[in-house]
Amino acid sequence: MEMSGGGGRVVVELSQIKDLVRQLEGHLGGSQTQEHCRLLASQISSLTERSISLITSYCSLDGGWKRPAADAAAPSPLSDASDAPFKATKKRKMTEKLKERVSSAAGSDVPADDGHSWRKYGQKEILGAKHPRGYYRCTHRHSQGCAATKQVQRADEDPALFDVFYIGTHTCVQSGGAAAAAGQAAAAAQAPEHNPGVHTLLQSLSSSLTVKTEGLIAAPDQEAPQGWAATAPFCLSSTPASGWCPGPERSPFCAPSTSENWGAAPATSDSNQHASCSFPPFELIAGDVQFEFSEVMSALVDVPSEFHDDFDIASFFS
DNA sequence: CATATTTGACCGAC
DNA sequence: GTCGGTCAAATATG
Repeated sequence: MEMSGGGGRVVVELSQIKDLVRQLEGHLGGSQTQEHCRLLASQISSLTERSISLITSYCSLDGGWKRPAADAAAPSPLSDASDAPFKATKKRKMTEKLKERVSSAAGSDVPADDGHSWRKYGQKEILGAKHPRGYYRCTHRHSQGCAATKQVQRADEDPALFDVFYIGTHTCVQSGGAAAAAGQAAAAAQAPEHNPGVHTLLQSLSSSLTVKTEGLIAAPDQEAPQGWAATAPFCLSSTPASGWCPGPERSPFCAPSTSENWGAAPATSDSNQHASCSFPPFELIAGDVQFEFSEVMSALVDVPSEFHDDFDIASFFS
């Protein structure tokens, strides 16, 4: 497999993403049409997707990433998929998880709404964690047999942050919600210069985006599309290039819908702040490694181009 | 009343 | 036995 090649491509593509973000940023106060902004957003989306696919396939190459001590006590069941994806130890059904670190906005106790309707079905104290973990499943589990679940846990280090694990894919068709999100996205596009949501988006993408990987995917068949389709955790409201973000479905990065509860913490009034388009900082987990997107970005930009092909992405995380 | 949340019990994997 | 995930009855909320 193409280890260094993958890393190089990631570098290039992430750099492109950054450029696109800058362009989009520049257009916010400018005279560009919303079409142009959408196009840029679309490009950002597909590039990001591809980069993440590369990263995750890279991560799944076993040993490519360091293993933080954090997992020493409990080796991640998700990280060893390189040898046998669904091996004998059918431990907790080797599901793909995507971890996202969501900041609660403005000191709120609630992570931003991810656009789906969730119903809490449990909460557990987790060994070694300061805060309990909340278990959520899709509201349409019974009506539509949607199997998507998520787990929400307040970060130890920073109570303002939440770690959210998305497990499984939404098979439900959200009635009002998707339309609402589309409307919100459209609204955001219509008045970008007056829409803090768009700025939030951009800031998230270009600076506060936190990417973290850990034991994710390890798609048996090298490429990630399927793995990502199964989790499909984020897309930028634009049409996904490869169709992994199914139709009306929305992602954690899409605008929140109505007033769905969001988590263990009691809902406060801040949900309105994100009514347009909120892209909270997030992190990906795919191989027990975490890294700040902004760090990667700035570092990547500094990497001499002749370095790209040999670029060892793991060096960022050590 | 319907729907959502809480919380202890339960279960399977280690 | 412990632990993490889920179930389901009780409770809360609108």
